[in-house]
Amino acid sequence: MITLAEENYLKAILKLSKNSKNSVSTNAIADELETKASSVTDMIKKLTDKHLVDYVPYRGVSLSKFGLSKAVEIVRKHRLWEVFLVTKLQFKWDEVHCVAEQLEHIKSQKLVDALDVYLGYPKHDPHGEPIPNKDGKFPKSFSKRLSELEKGSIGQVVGVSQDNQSFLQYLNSLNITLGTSISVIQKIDFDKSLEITINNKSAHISNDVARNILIKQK
Amino acid sequence: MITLAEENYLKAILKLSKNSKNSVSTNAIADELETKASSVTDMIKKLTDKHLVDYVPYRGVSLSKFGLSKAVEIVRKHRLWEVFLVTKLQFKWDEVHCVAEQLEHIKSQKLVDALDVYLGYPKHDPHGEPIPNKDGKFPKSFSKRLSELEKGSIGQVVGVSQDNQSFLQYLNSLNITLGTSISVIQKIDFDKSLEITINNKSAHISNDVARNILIKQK
DNA sequence: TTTTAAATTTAGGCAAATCTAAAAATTAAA
DNA sequence: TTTAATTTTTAGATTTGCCTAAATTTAAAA
Repeated sequence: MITLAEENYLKAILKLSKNSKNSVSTNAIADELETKASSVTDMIKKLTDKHLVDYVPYRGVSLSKFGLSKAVEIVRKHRLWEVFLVTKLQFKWDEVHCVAEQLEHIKSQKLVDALDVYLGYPKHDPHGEPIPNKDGKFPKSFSKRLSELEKGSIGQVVGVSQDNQSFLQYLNSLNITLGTSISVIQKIDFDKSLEITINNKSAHISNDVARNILIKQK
Repeated sequence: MITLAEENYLKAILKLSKNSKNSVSTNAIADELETKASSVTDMIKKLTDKHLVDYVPYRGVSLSKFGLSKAVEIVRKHRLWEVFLVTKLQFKWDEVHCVAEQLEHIKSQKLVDALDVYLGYPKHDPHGEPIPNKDGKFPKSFSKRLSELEKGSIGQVVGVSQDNQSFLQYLNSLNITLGTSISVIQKIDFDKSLEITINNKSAHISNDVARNILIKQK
């Protein structure tokens, strides 16, 4: 049995290894989970004993095949529940994260499968993030990050790669949501920030924001 | 914050105090939760510190007003989730209990309220048990226990007062479900068991079973 | 290459929730 | 009413997941 704390570690390691590809550092996990490095070391040993991660002391940790499949399952549950909350219970996209954070730990294969059927096998969550299928496969995506677009190009928002509330509320305030058309007016070399227009209104956003907006180019 | 373990204690105390009215004994709670009496004593002290129960050492424990409202909230969540599982995800009535046991601990007032709206403010769960409303009020019920019916009387099953799987599966095997018509043919004085007919087929059930079947008399 | 800084691990502790075994209180029986 | 049986509580340990502080290892700088 994988405990709740262990599941959260698996999820954190998965998230961090997407960014940095290779093995993940103790400190990075500690930051992600807002805990201390020593606690991370403790937990990594437990995960190693359960064959969920591969670990070389001082060299970092990575998910084992088994650990990866478990982590992906959790992501699947998280995102399916987010779809449920938005499409059935009328939650807003910036309200779902913390409830889904709890729901993702419910243990019942039958429940996940039934939910998937009930929601019509959604491919993306309310933030546009891909939902892995029963076998752990992610749907292919053809999106780019807004930060990668050339000056002058136009695209449609198909997702975000952050689901924290303050980020989503900031997007709301800019009138950016799924489907919004954005054109890149200017790219500022100095700080990689962007001048953009959203429904003919212009705005200036940081690279940090642009990097987390996923775009399908026209 | 009330922990998961504490919530389970509150629920157990509520359940036991419905049967026995007065305060609940340490041993009874230990039995209900399949734990040891000493663990119960420990936890009761914590619940007392949090003003969730009233406790007199050696004399038993009862829910405080605050504890009762928390316990009822948990029951509300449990039963709403059961309705969701059966009406939306096509679970059978004997499959929902253990998943609802997990879902009842999800903390989000907005979620419970939205679920209630989404399900159409149901008054009873799939076992016929009453669902308290937002204010903790239970809907009135006019049902009797099957064991209380006179010889010769006829009634319809409107609920059960046990939701453990083996009981429900036994009822399934007798073709008893919500709405089933049952007539009492004979009451055996010796062991309080009953001869009944279900759809013209006769069966013999123990008092223990009959006591847990709720009937609306015709 | 030696020294310094940063990252990581170890050691020792703490709180929650559980356990066993022993002591104390209550209830039932003789 | 005294004794015996039962119930309940206390004492002392254990496990999980976390902490701080100190030691160790690795990486960076002089």
